[in-house]
Amino acid sequence: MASKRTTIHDIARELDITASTVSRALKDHPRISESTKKSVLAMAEEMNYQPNSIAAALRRGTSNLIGVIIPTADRNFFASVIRGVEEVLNGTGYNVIICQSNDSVEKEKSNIKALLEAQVDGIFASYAKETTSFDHYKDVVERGIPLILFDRMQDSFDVDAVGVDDFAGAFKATEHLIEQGCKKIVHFTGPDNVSIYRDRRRGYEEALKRNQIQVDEKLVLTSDLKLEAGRSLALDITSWAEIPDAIFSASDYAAMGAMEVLKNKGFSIPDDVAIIGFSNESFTSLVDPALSTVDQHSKKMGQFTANMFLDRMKKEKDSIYTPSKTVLSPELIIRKSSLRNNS
Amino acid sequence: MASKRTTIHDIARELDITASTVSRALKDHPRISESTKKSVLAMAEEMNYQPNSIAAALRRGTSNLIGVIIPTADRNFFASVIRGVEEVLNGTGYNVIICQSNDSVEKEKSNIKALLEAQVDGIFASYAKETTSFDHYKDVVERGIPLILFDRMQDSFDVDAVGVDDFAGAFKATEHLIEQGCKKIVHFTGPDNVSIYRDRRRGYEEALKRNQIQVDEKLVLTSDLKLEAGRSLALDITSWAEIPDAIFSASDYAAMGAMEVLKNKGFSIPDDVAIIGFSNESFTSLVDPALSTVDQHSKKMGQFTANMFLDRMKKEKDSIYTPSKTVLSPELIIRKSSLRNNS
DNA sequence: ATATTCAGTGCAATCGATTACATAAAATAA
DNA sequence: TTATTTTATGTAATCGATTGCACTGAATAT
Repeated sequence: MASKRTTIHDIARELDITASTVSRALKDHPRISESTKKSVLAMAEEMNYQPNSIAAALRRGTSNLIGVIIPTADRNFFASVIRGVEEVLNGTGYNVIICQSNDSVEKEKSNIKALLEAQVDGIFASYAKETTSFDHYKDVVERGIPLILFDRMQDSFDVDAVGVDDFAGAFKATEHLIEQGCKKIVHFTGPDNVSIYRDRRRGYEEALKRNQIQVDEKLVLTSDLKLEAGRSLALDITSWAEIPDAIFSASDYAAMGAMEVLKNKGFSIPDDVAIIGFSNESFTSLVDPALSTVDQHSKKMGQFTANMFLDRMKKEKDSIYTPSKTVLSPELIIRKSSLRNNS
Repeated sequence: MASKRTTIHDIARELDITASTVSRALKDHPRISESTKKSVLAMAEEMNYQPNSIAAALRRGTSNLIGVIIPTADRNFFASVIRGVEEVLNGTGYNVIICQSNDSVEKEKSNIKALLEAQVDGIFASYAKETTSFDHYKDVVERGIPLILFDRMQDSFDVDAVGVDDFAGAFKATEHLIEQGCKKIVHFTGPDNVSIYRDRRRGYEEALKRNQIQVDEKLVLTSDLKLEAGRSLALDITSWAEIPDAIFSASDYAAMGAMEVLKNKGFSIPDDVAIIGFSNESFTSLVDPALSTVDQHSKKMGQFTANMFLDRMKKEKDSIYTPSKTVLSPELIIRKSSLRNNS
């Protein structure tokens, strides 16, 4: 069955030339005569030749593989980043290996190990929520493998990164709620070690301050921001003496869970409680009322990441490399869940 | 910067032994003395040794890479299949390369080419909607690379496959609608060359027949089943003389689009029109009314696929390989969009 | 005491493609 | 015509890990 794969040596033998000539002919080397190229190409076709990129990778020391580490693939945001990455890399000869960390540091470490063993030419990563130490990432950099962090940024070591301006996004969202007449705005936030949540919180607080609204620690609720967390936080809220008039959630999922519970409890969205999420997950436009949210240009983020890598590959040789950070400006998407009639 | 990577030769030189001994020590070969293993391991650690799996792959002829081809990563179903695959493969030493075909045959072909060049040990694929000829897949099989198709099945060539019983799922869904008192049930179907859509349609028709309901060709509407298609089909429907009392859509997205339009047009869901989708996308439980659907055990499908591959790897040597097909039984998930009060 | 087994390593080929460095033949220059 | 350049190809080393075979010295058997 599994007929031995054809190699350049097989082609060479058949044409009575050497493997090096075949190799060059296949790569369209200028020093190879047209006639030889013709016959090599023809024979390759005839023998159903498939290059062994592993052999080439070993020799050249470059695998043409890019490792991408994401917390989970079943989030629209990450899937979309990957689309962006693939669009750019498509046709450049690079292939993408995707690893999921499930937001676990251990899994993240083993992903990195696997990618390094696979000799990837670069790693794009959005680190796990659990991650607090970046030693395993520093390791990548020290090995000379280009590393680009996306989405979640950090300051503890200097590295290429692409993210959105979470501060600005949160600021816009909060200010929008204030414009709608909301005064008591709850904020759902995530683990403190994740920069995006810190930044969103800062944006939220800054918007309040700028509008002369007292920042109240008790209105900032921390959770894992999943659907279920949103539900239980909302349930808590319904037992408060004074119900807040808005929720700005750092995640669409938590916003969704909260909306579900509040609706069931008889609150009107947005008139009793206006809600706005973050990420523009695909379901946000489908639910009723449609959920306002902040779009992070996920696809564009993927494209930027990939382009940053390609740029670096070009420069690598001559210039000294300096890490750079790119920050995309997020877009506020206003839908029914935060649009009040009265305002 | 990029300090040369440590190889087994470096370790060998350091310990004044040969690379072969190092290699064996690292692989815990029984013929290597405990003391040598100890020192090799220690030195590997000290020198920050990272195995080069590309070199090993070339020598052994096996890359420990699995290629997975999916139409798109930003569909819950496929993301979930991948989770299942990874869960099983996790710890077996296999890594997963994910390629997206965007439902295009050309992209699918180039994906396969890239995976073959990367010397993957196996390919799991859900073929593109566009795909009608399977020559590029046959090619994979002829090269002796294990190929397992998942989700979308076909009969034109015999190959390992894991899918759900689309017929049964559709049958259950349709029968449920009939039980709810629906008589005029529209079916949204997809391209005829995709087996899952054919099977779902057969299930739909069979359920009607068994319940003495005339099958009406005009009630079967073909589209690409995207959100937008659902919207425009629903718009069409609202202009019909007699509005149907139910829609069974082969896709949650189209069902969602239709629900949106019908709600806006003032129809009550489910009392005027009951709706049921297919796939249990994550948004289905979030919308209002929650969308009934058919769950395809996506994660389990991924697990089955991966296990089928592992099994085959074990057997490969001795026995002759016979393709097998596994069919999972889908689960009907009844939510508000199809639950009538009157029944 | 000699023969046999075995534990522990080393030697060298190998996987397939690439590439620096020859080399031979043809073309051009002097 | 001889020298020089150019064209087209061959030679052989290389990437790093693996592995069949060979080898040495020690342990065990006869």
